[in-house]
Amino acid sequence: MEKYQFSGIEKKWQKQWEESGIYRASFLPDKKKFYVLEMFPYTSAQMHMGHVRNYTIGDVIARFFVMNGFNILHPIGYDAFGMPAENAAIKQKTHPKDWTYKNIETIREQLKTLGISYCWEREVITCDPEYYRWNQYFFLQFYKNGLVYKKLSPANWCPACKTVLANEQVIDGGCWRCNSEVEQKELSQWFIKITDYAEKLLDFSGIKDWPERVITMQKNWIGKSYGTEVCFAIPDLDKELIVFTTRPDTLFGATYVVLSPRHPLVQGILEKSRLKAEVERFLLKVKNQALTAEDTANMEKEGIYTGINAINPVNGEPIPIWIGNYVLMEYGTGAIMAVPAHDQRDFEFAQKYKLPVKVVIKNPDWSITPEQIESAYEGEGVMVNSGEYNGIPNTEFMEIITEALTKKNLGKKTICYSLRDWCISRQRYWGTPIPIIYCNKCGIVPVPEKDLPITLPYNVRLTGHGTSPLKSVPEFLRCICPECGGEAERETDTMDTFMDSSWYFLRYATADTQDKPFDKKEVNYWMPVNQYIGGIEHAILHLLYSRFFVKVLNDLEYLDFKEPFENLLCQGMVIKDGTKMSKSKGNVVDPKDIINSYGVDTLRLFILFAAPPEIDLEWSEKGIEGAWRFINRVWALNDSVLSYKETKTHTGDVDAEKNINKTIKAVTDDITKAFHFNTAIARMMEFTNHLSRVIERKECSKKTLEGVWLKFTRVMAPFAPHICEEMWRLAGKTNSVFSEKWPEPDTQYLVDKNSVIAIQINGKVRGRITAPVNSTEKEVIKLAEEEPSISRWLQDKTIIKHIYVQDKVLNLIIK
RNA sequence: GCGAGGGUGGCGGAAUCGGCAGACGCGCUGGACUUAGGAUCCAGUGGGGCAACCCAUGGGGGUUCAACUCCCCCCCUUCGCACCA
Repeated sequence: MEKYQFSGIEKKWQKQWEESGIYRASFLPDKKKFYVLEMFPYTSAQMHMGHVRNYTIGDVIARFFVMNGFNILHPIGYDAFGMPAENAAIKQKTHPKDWTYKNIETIREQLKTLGISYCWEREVITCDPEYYRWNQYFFLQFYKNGLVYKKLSPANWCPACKTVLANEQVIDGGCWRCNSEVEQKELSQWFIKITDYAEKLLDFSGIKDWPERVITMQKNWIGKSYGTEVCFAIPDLDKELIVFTTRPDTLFGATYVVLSPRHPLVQGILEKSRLKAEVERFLLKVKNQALTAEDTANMEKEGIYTGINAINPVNGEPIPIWIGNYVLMEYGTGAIMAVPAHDQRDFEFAQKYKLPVKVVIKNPDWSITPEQIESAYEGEGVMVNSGEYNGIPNTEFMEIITEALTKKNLGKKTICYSLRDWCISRQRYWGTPIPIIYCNKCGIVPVPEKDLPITLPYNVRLTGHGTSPLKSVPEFLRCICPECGGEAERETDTMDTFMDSSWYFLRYATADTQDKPFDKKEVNYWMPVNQYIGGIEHAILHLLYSRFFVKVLNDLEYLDFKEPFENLLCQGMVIKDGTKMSKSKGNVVDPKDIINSYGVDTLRLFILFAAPPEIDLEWSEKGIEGAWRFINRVWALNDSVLSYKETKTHTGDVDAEKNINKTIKAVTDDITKAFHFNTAIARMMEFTNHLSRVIERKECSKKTLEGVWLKFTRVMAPFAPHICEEMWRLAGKTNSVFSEKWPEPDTQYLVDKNSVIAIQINGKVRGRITAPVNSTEKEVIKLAEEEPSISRWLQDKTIIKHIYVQDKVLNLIIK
């Protein structure tokens, strides 16, 4: 027999599907919908097996739900803005726009060869002004509602290139291009107040099924902690210092306080300090210590005494004020009280700088003399050295002291989040221009909505030097103030690309809407996304920003729902050479070669069969042959079914029916319970193995065989759509297999007459018997005793106990 | 360091609730067909043993008639967070 000629067949159906528009989504308010979405591709990326995996998973789900009668939305688009386009442009002397659109062409072609069931009419391209104008629109809505503000914030700055660097462009503290030492420069940047939504974002009750670890990561990222703000007086300055602590019970043990180098009181302290020169030297030294996570991790804790003291509000004792490079201005109040006896970090710092240690919670195993302490005691105990409060358990004391401070107006209960506001300013060209105008007379003026979109000028010189490239484009920069009509300048920063991806799933719902970002009615119908599929690497930022966006738009009454993604499937990465497959790692495997030699259906089966979706997959082409053989076996079987000549014995009919119905049930369960496509495919393989034998032995009636095969064709269709469509038509059908209903298992074939029961002797399997289903314990024991492999064990022994699990196992305990 | 996941044949991976460990596939071995086989089909395939059997789910202990599955200790590994006061 000829091999399966995939190439012509796959192309034929791709063309036919596209022409007949079977994937076009339409708004049908009375029909139950299902929105399947895979995270859209970044246009700088090169298609690789990671993408193939992602989109294939989505496609199986979409096709499965179509066949289950849902109105499907399964869109695709491109995450098209961002730094790589700009870097490529500088390097290759092209324009980011040309480069991006060229890439989109390529990706689109590649996606089409994969035969995914996308509704292409809804394609979204984020660098299209028709898309990003709504970024600007939302920015203005957020602005109007007090959710946008501007503040000074440090950025990585290369003094040689005179440009801002992203964290990944800082290598060992140096600029990636010229290697100069990177500085921290304070820039005025735009922020969105995501912190206002910290509480709402901690509420996951609107989410149905997300991986637990993603929720945990988001919770940790938001980082809610309960604590107390305590007020320390600074008599020399006649000012007060507020510190945040989660351990107010240790307040009597505070032996110094530490300020962040960027704390607002530092300036005032310097002026009064007799150690001014030294402190200034220290500040200069720590100023450029990088802010990247990597560097902070390895950073040595350092500090300096300012020469000024603060007063501990509980006992009036003066304690020294220090400045430390490890105290973050962004968290709490930017100042801490240090309790070396009960905080390991403080303990180490105190040891280093010979600062006093004072024990205030009794460790039952230790003496309370500080000299004998080798590490901080962070556990529970009763208060000591705490004046009138001695003897109280510290857990109770937390409340007591906080109340006492509150009464004296020296402190209060408070909640801190580690979540920071979202900085959306990027000193880059290839992004959405921020719709703000600076007027000498009127100050900061938001662009009126009617003037949107503010489009990116095409003519720009990208050098990689200097600040925002848009500053050097006069026709963009110069504008008229919408308030006073005078000359003004535009904001030249562009938006973070997370802005683009925070709402693209809403745009898909009504992609052709002209006068507004989306149609409320249609968005409310399609949303939320029923099944979102993407990599775990977006567990925090993208998913959190999207949730935030939807919550704000819900508050502003644009939407009637509160969560964007009902169910989330985080598929594992495709690994090669020990690292995630990506263009930047240079380890991508282009699906093209495999498609050319084996076809798309084989590739799909192969990648789905290799592992369950959530597991990381080490790339290996071993096994592709297995998928290819399976496709060919199916093709050969189809031929055998069509040319089958019936004989008079139909003894295999029931068996064939049982097999297909059990397969239907198993595959349905595998898909709906956990998207375990690997086991679903294994079931289908078992089915074909069985059916080959049936056909070979001619045990089946033609009618049964054909019926069984048609059911199988439908079950396999979501996994291998092209070959199944072909087989469906070869069977004489005129409609698409995807307009057919997913088969339901016929329950009469799911139950067996007999079951095989394992017989254990003292817990070890010694034999098996076949007994009618639902046999009684007695009957099973009798059969077991008659079974030679079992009776051998029973000679000269007594059964002292037996355990019978219906239709599964009988355990005989003998002596 | 903290938090979460994972460790099963030569390999990828199966195993609803504690109930027959290794489904399915790759690879390998043998055979058939063939001028040929890197195609296809059939059989075998966790390790040891001629066999009866014994040993096996990272290691050690425990609970149980019964443990990959539950409990305790340890080792390894992946991911996330990392001075969050």
